[in-house]
Amino acid sequence: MANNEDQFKKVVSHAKEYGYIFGSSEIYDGLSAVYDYAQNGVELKNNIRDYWWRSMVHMHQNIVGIDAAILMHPTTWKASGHVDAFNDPLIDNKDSKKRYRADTLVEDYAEKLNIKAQKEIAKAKKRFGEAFDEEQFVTTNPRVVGYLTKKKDVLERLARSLDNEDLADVKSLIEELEIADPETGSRNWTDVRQFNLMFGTQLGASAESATKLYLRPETAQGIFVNFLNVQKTGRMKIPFGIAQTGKAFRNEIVARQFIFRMREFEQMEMQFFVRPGEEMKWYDYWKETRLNWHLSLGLGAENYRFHDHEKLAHYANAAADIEFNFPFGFKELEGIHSRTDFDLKAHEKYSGKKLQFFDPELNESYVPYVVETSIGLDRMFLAVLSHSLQEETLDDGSTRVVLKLPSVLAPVKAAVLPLVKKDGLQEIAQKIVDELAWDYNVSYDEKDAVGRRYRRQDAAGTPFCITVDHQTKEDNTVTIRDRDSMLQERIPISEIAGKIKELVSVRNWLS
RNA sequence: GCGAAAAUAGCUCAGUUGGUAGAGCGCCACCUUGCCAAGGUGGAGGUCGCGGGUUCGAAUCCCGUUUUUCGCUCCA
Repeated sequence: MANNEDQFKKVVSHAKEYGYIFGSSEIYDGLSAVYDYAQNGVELKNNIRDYWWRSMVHMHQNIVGIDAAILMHPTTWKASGHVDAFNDPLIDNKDSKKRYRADTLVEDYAEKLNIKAQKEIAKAKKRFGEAFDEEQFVTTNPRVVGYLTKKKDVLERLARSLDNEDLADVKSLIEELEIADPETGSRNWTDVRQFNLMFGTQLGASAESATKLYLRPETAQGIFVNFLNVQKTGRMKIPFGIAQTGKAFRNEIVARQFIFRMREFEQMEMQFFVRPGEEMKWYDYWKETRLNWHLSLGLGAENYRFHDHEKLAHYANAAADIEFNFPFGFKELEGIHSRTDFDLKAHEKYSGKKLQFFDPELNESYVPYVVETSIGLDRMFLAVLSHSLQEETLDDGSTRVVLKLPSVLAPVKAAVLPLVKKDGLQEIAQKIVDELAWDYNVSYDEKDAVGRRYRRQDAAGTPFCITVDHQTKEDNTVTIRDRDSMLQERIPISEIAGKIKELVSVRNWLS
């Protein structure tokens, strides 16, 4: 455990030192759980996104991509359930340190009153037998009337306070009713606080006329609301998919573990629309397909596992996570969910528009079922980075720090190094850089001894080093050194581009 | 959000019972070397996270605050 913690610290500081991740607004002490991608980080992130996009969109003839806006019509989030589900008044017990939903505490109290009333009724029923007039009893028995009236008053006051966003009154209510922590009996409560997991903002520059909007808490809804547009204009036939990458925002109560859980994060999602009844077949298909995508990067099959959800969200009838072995343990990296027709039906209801597909084979229209694959780009970035950072002991007993990024994802594909800073080697190296730059992100380094430059490139994650030496001047050959094996091969300058292509092409990695 | 720990140069860290800051690596310039880091000379870079307080004097003691890490909780 201490080792893993250590490894995680090394990943974080390496990410900064080598220009992958910086804390946001660092000169102002930073902003909690917000991070910036630096010069190498943005390249790696773009490469991961591209690797995903090409495998999902370009390699599937029945999947197309979109890029929906972050701002959406506010009703979207009512339909999706986020306005209700992401908006809770919470209260903490100062003694037990437990947190509860304040409205649930009050509702539970009201339910207890109801139970008491029902008990009275049951007792009376037993006593009076056949002659018992329940309706009359409920309206006349002082105890029952008392319980039920109080229940009604409590719930009404709760509803009124929540509607008015009067959280102080919810607290007063809890205090007046002497509601105690259900586990410990303590009545030492904090104030009630509203936790809205969605970031609010407004459309319109003047405060009076502005419309309250949310930054999207997930990208999926941008796909659902465009379902029919894409289906019609793309002449898509079920089964088909719509893919999208983009930022989403959540006011996480606890945002932690570096870029694993951020307030602003990027998702790579694909919603696959299928015939009702066929969703489990596709669910299994996508579980397997997505796992294979991960395995193609060679981070080790033992570092992945499925976690099948027992408890399902309201919209799903099957759900699994692909978990990765992060330095802090196996954690969710990607989710594959069978979302049923929940989302499209909800949007039909709220928009009044039909979101259906006419299936010529069945000769009928239906709301398609949806199988979703949703991966966190930042989490994928962290998985790749943390797994790639290694410290090796070499044969001579010395150690080297090497960032063994999959070369298809590496920010810089090759560094071109003149062996010495004279004899015209620099000019030759520069020419090679200029040529390769058309197709690859390459760098040039002439400072320090070449051995030290190799190590510097190892730590930065550059998979290949091309060295120009004195022999280059005679026969136009260079050496190309592999980061992981440290082995060198001599090849003609004219073959460098082809060699790099072979080693970093998406085709060779994916297939 | 609660509890605990931490914050000193780009990175990793020293800094004694309070006496106005150091090392290694890295970075920059020059010299030297030239195929697997750590040769020489010179140099840049820190209001010790921020704000208050105690004190003649605070990196050091106290309070607050921000950020990070760990545990709990919450969420998916």
